[in-house]
Amino acid sequence: MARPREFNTEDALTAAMHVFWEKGYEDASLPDLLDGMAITRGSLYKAFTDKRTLFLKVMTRYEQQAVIPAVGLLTDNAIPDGLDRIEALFRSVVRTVRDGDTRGCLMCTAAAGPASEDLEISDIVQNLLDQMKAGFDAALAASGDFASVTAETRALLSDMLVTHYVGMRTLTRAHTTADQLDSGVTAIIALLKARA
Amino acid sequence: MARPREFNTEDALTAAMHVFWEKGYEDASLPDLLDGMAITRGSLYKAFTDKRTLFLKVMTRYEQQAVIPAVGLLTDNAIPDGLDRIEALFRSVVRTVRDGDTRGCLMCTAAAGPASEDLEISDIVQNLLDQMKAGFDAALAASGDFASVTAETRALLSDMLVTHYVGMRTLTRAHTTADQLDSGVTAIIALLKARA
DNA sequence: ATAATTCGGAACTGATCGGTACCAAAAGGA
DNA sequence: TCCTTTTGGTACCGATCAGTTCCGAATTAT
Repeated sequence: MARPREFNTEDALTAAMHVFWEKGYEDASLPDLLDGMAITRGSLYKAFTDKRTLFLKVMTRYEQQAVIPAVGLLTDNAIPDGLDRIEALFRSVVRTVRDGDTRGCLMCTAAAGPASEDLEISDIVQNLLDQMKAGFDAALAASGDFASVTAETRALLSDMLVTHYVGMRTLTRAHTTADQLDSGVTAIIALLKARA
Repeated sequence: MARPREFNTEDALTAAMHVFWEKGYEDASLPDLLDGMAITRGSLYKAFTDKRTLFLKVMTRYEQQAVIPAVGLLTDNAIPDGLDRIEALFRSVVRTVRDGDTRGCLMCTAAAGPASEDLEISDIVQNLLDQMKAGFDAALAASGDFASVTAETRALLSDMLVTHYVGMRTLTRAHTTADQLDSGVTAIIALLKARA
């Protein structure tokens, strides 16, 4: 039919995700995105409609690349005790920071900024957070220490763990040290283990 | 000598604080600030140098108006047990959300946004977070349940509580319901009490 | 080869940003 | 009363924003 696209749409979307991840929705300018994606203005608008639509697509990409793996870790039977899965997730977040990645979490940054007033965006954020909560819930259910606990209690604890997760990710952007984040993880895991 | 200022500097600073609190540093435009402060461009630059300087002054105002009272609550001997003080602080945050205030925390929003890359701003944020941490630490020390605990353990728990606080404030902006935040509070307080 | 089609690239639009220059009005000191 | 000083207000500045338009170049189908 006609001239084929010179760039790979999926790769460009991934590149856009990293730009949004680092800068946040509003602070990522078109030049930032075009530079990161290595395409031009015309190509971006042809392929992704506009900046907001691009961001919506990027969020589903983030879901696949970050949220689903995290939930996967929380539900991974290779780690028999669910509490160990939770600790593994939190420690991996700390490790990310220690390796120099201070970007935090794309959805948490979007949640804090003006983008949170966009209903469609905030709905997606809520959905991703709900997935995280379900993951924590599943992990708790798979923990010997919490097997006998009621579903309501597990729900309370899941909300607490989501809050802790978001707090870590937000503090990451504030240049809080990995050591401080690690301390918080140590404390919350110890509390959960002591509870049994 | 000459014509006196027609507006009250302190009131204007407080008004600016509320604008920044709601919109965040970058998303609060000059027109937003001028409107909220009820002064004109010329007056603002005469009195506060520029937007960034205004924000720095606003942060010390926020410290006086929000952080110090919060730390005050955590160290208030009128509530004999420190754990009850921590719960009171967290519940008051939930109540704020339930009353319709979804602005969260000025320093947490600044921490998540691009302002976090401004070293002077992020240093102030860190300082305020450290004050919160010290408050939590003091509250734990004043709790019968944790009186016998080592200072190191208390430090770990304080980091955890700061993280939880920041998480709550961030989730607030993401339109998380007051009920969900309350669940997290119930869980973390229960865990702390059960530990004893 | 040629026609059809869609690409990449750049120039451009209107709006908004933070910040500055300038001015008339107002108030105090002499 | 007159002069000095600082105010509040407005017009303006260059830069940047997201988004549009247009055109030559490239590629496929015929």
